[in-house]
Amino acid sequence: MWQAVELRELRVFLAVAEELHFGRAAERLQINRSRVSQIINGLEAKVGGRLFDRTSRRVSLTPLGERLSDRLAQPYSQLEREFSAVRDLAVGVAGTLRIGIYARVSCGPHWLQIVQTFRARHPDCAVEIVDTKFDPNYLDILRAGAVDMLAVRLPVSDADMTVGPLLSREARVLLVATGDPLARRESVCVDDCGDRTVSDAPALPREMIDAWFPPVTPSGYKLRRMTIRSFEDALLLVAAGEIVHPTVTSFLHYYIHDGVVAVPIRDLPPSESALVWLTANRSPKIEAFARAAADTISRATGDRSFAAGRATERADATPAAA
Amino acid sequence: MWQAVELRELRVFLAVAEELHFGRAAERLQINRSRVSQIINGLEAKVGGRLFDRTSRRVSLTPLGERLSDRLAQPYSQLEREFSAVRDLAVGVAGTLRIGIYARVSCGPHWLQIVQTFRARHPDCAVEIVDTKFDPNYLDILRAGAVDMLAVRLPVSDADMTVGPLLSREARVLLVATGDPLARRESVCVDDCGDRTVSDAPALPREMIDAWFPPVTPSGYKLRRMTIRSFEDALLLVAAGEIVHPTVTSFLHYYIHDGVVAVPIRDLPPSESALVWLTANRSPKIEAFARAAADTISRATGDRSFAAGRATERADATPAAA
DNA sequence: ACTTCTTACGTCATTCGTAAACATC
DNA sequence: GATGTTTACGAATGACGTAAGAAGT
Repeated sequence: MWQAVELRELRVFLAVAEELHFGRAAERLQINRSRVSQIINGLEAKVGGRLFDRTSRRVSLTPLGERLSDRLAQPYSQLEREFSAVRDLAVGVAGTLRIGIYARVSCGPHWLQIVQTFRARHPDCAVEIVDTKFDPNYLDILRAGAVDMLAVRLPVSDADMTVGPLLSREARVLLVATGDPLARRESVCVDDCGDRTVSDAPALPREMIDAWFPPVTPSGYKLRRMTIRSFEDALLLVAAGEIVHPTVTSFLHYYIHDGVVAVPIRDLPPSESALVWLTANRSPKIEAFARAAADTISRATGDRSFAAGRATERADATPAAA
Repeated sequence: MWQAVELRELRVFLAVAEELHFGRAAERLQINRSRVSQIINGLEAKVGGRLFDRTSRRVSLTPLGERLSDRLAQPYSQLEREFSAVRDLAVGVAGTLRIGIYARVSCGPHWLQIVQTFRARHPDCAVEIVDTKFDPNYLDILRAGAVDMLAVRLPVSDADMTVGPLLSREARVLLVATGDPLARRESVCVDDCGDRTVSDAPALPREMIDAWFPPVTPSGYKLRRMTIRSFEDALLLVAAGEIVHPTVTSFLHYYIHDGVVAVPIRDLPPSESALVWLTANRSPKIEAFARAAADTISRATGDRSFAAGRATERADATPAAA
């Protein structure tokens, strides 16, 4: 009989048919360029005709390839969908997954995309997003079981917690009033805040606050601090020139306020946020969401070490061993 | 990410789900029993749960397996259908395939099934069945291009012809009148016809007639022969006691007549019929039909050497080399 | 000259069949 | 003990990546 088709070939074929570019398809499929070429050649041999007209400069579908891609795309995706639905069923990705977000910025720039990816992959599993309050024991909502995962700013060093995929890694900025002399600077350093009042979040664990902004400047100034009650509150005070507010670049994507300018802080390392969960609570649902996050971010940024690195290290490695 | 499913696994899974028997599934898929076991185990690992409840005595689908098979069967078969349709398009299995049949008996017992298999596999290719006439140069309709293939009794030794898959191999019988003393025999031999008139087909090549029934008996009798004009004609003459008619066992499945009895002939080898085509005319259409025949017959008889043997030897081996 | 697809080739993982073990009736 | 599934293991096939080649702009 003929040689049977395999899904591997269809995956590659459909990817190339979409991208019309062997290199991009290879990248998307996380395989080698030459492999794409080989697989397409093999598929063409099985079909018995060319599927792509290609020079080294341009790739296009032949009528045959067009037809194949038209007719195959739907049953193929149905097959994958049904299969992953059954896998979810077997493995327990259903019901509701509750995710706490500590602050909008800690969700990172791809949050929406991550949630959409998860929803598409696991239609039987609802996602519930819960805003959490400032709380020195903010991780307790995980321990109490009020949420399954938490999007939170690092560092998190509690021994009973697993730190999953990174959600963001952002440069630090200082929000200052437009009229502030610092507003005209290219960048500032922590010492520049020595004679100003710095915002202070209420009721957060010391560890996190100190990592966020040092309590004492490099030159030894002990900073004055003012507790804020909300980010809107902070913005008002900044605009009024009463405080400066250290944050990350994307902050101003979510909160808009006149009279406030962001100036890069050059002597603070980038700040990271990540998904965190109670190690003891590890479940297929949690793993699936962590995977969706890692995949989405690595695809969006093209950088694998960024998101997948930490996620696979800690979250994915263990189930394989079990 | 997870490990990707492959069609190989789905094929095996669906086969086992239908048969509910690893051994039969293996047979149907032409693979080893243990391979079925391994593949199912692998698939279960990928799914994350058992798909079959199985003891060494009984195999049944788990609810999970049931759902998987329900949901997957349709898109899977659609995938295969679309793919083979495109393959046909590429390779040229479309239009009309004309097949001549020399006599109903030479089509063999699975003819209908063969044609149905071909039609199912190649819906875009029409099949036209043509009855051919007795003719000493009966292969000329192939040479003239009036038909693409011919179902005909062997031997065929013309150098420009390819003998494809066998359609039948049947024991020889002699049709005699009910009243004939031979009718009461368990079996007869050629010599028993020495004092009778034997039917003779009109205008057939000597080679074929002699292979069909020897012109001279083993003991040296030269047989009297009477030319018949049709099989119905022959049956009438047999019933009337005027001739005896050598044929094959299945003859009486197609032609029914009172007063005629079939008695096995013990000293003639089984007679074979096969598909034949002009070697120079080899085409995807012809190959596809030959394959449909070989597959159908090997499946129906369970005997691979019977049909596939000769077909693959001659018809399938060459395209691979080309 | 540069980008992009293809071919050649070596390495490694998977697949497959044989044979023996194991389980169930 | 017969029937049927699983495990162990060695051989062969096929998958994959690297690096060099070819072809087009």
